[in-house]
Amino acid sequence: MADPEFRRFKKLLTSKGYFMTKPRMRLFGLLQKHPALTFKQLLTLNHQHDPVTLYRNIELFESLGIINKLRLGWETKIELSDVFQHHHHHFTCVTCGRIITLKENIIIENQIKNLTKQLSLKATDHQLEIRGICPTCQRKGKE
Amino acid sequence: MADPEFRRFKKLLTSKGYFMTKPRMRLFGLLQKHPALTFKQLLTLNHQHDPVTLYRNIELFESLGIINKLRLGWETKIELSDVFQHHHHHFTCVTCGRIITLKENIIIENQIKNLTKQLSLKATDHQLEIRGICPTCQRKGKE
DNA sequence: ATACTTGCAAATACTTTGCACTCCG
DNA sequence: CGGAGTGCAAAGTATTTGCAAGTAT
Repeated sequence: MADPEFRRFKKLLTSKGYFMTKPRMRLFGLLQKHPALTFKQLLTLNHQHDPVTLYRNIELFESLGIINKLRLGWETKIELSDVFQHHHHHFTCVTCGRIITLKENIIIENQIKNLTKQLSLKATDHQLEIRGICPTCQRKGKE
Repeated sequence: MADPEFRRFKKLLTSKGYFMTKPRMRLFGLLQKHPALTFKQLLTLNHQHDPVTLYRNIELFESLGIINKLRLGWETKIELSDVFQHHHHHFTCVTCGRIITLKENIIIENQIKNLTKQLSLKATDHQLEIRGICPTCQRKGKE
């Protein structure tokens, strides 16, 4: 695998003395393919491995800064951290559940900076979720 | 109770044929008092009632648009919907867990509108959470 | 009166822990 | 080889369901 992301992933693991194993490679691969997954979705896609292993590796990945946990709607979802992708926000379709990644918006980012500065808040990170109906479901609704 | 919010709450319930009961009044009262509560916190404050009743009423309130579920910190919290308070966002202090309500920011709101319009997304609602360190904890950190 | 609600008991589902065996480096 | 990781079993929590008794309209 010449994939540079994979090398970065490997480095994060091994530099702290953790092993590169099949369940970990598989988990990372799934997160590269999908924008954000619930634990259940991961478990289904990952059915050859034990749920316990998945729990433990999610915890490990989080502590190493490989993944972020998001709350979208009532669910917790997991995605690769900003180390592996640009800062971005999410749109959740309330009809089909699909998640659309929204690329960083400078105006919003700046406004957040102003806002926190005014209030003397030291911001470390933020998350924006927009919910609504995606183009596909809008079309279906009209039929 | 001359409280206009309470009357609105009552109307939302009774117009759909639901009854006004003690557990429901109590749940509403708690949400009026606190900015945002986890299920666990609600359960503690609500100890005279059964967890089952709480689950059922949270579900009902959500379906009637009385409450919103939020992701704050790593937890899911519940607060009264925009029917009962102005649209706003949240700042969570990662040190002390305090939640600061941020009043609506027109620039951000407009930018979200532009953004969804461009992508043909029909937005129904959104949530912004900023995380960081509150002024109080910043001061303590320096001592 | 009667339809909605509650609260108990119990079933399910979700998550964590302990431990022997396996695997990576 | 030796420590790290996995997968099984089982414990510990959290959430949902069924139903008889209670309550609001």
